[in-house]
Amino acid sequence: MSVRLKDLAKQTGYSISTISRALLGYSDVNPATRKKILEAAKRLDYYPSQIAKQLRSGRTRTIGFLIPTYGERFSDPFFIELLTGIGDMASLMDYDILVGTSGDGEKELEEYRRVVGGGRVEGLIITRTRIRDQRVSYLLKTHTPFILLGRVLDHKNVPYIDIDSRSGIKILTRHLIESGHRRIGFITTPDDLVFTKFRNQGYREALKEAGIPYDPDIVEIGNLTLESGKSLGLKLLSRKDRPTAIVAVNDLMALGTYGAAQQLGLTIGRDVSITGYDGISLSKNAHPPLTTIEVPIYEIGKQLFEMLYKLINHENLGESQILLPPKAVFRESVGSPA
Amino acid sequence: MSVRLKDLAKQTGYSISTISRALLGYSDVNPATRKKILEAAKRLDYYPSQIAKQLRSGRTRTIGFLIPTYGERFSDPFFIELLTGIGDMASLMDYDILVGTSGDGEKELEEYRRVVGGGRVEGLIITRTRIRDQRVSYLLKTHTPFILLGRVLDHKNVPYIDIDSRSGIKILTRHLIESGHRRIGFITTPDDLVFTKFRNQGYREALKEAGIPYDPDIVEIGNLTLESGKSLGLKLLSRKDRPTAIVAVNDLMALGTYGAAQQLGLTIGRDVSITGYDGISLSKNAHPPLTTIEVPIYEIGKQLFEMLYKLINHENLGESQILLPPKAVFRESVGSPA
DNA sequence: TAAGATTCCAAAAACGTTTTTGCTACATTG
DNA sequence: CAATGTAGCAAAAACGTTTTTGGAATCTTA
Repeated sequence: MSVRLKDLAKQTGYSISTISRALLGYSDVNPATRKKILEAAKRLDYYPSQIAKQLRSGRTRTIGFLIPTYGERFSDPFFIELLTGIGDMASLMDYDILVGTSGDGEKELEEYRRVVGGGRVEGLIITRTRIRDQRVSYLLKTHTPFILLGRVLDHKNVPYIDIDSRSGIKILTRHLIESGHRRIGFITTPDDLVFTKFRNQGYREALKEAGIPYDPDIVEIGNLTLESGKSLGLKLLSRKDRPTAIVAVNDLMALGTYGAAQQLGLTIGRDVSITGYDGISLSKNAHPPLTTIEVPIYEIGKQLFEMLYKLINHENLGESQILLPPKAVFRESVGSPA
Repeated sequence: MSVRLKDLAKQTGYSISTISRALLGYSDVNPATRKKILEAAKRLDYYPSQIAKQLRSGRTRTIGFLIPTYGERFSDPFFIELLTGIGDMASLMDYDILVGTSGDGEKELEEYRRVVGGGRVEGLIITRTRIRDQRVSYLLKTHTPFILLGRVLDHKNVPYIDIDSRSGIKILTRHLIESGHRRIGFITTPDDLVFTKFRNQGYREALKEAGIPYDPDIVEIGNLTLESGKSLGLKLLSRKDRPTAIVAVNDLMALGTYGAAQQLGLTIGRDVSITGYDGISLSKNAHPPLTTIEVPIYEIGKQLFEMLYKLINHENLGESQILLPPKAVFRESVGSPA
């Protein structure tokens, strides 16, 4: 068993309360006594029980982060970068992170209830916001602090960081149009995800402004993974009237489309142009480098934690809804059509 | 404030202990009373304080997982897959995961002391084991249950799961040799990492068995990232006596080398052959697909948790040191030299 | 009907802290 | 020298559970 205040009390002959106050540096303990106590603590390798501290103080110094395994986005490097960003900042502020995986539907909510209702966390960071997001409703109802990565549509005044992905996809699509493309495919996901909805809008708006009709035949719906991007890419690029360019809703699917194009013997940037979204490190090092929107996800992770910290500790949040402008990087995956 | 047993007691008129026993399903409470209590609990949205439970029971039902940010392996998809594997199994067994980022040196140990000494976790999963690993020594000293992903060399009898990466790299190198390569470069990392040490051995042994002298000039040392792979790949492939094949110590660096080769106008699989290690989903979908060792990291994550669970709960662990045979997948990134 | 058994519930202790309160011994002051 | 102040420590309460112990009321049995 580990050593507790009680043991230090026995060792030194002082009372538990004096030990505690000595360790915490209160002024009503004799410097000589404190020294003895500190030495004993060091000698016996005393570390205070975080659990007891938490119960007593009512503070857990822990935030929650549930990985939405629902919908398959396992191997997305995006998440680990985000998590390290959050973690590095949390560590700086002496906070811990409780991570879980959350299913979907009622099971998802149950997971949140257990963690939040059970008082294990002081706040949460929520990713992959959905159009009607039960998590947000629940957290609002229970007055639990949270920050979203991505917006929601059915509640105003909830704090978030998001990238204006409507504009982002619009810029990319427009870039394709300006490069001469008229037949531009789109690989996306079901639009219960908020960011998908915005990206879909961006795609359609860019087309509309250029006077190009929206053609549902060259819009495919997948699940954000490399594999999905590849199979949908194959589908699109095998058409006899295949598009000369493809906008993918994220980098992973774009890189999947790379695989499809290469399998079909098409040269990317010449036979077919491709764009992505996220700016994962692979996008830069793909061949050819991928035109995409660069999202500084590690930095965003840090900022998400900072905002949550302020919210939890009732500090002034400043801007609580941060919509970052997209940063497009134009690379060789886009060229003019033949 | 959230509703506690006390509140249920007030509401229903029963005592706290009866409420507790009713909720826990003990037999010495009248079915009618239990029903009333359960209803009240539901109505008032009662969720037990996990903290109090933990303090009382001495069990936290939480394991620790510290991401080693030291040494840059941020955007490695490997880690998020591992974490989801651990998380999914933990969720099944009603365990939570405390995630932190850990620096290096004394700071790293301090992080472990805080979490372990503070009694926040019942056990840990340790990744990226190092030759002389202070974490292992500490955990042994404090009798904290843990499972390693990867072996350590200075302690026998510590439980781990590892892949025999010496054999793995050996198979890949031999495959290159059998394809006709004699000049085979190696991109690796400093060998304080255990797995690097084994992989280095595998490389050298394969060369030796084929009677090829080890040439330090074509062995480069980096840091497991895509960028590092690219710059070292450039270095190797720009030599006038450039190797006809390159063994990279992980997929990310191999894919970085892809970028280098492509930048130099070399065709992979023809002008230069490349192998990786890990089998991340990108390896399959790269162009050309990468010859590598496939590591079922999600499954390993699940198994790691299972082992840790048994260790914590004093169940029979069975085999406590699991060395999985490498599973090589031979793909088009390897061809015969010109 | 008296004695023992059973049913249902409440009181209290314990987990390990922090904080409030108070006490004793000594020093300071007029 | 009596009154007041202060320094240094200890006792006890509290956070919210679970579990142990026990007690009153009812039921069973001879």
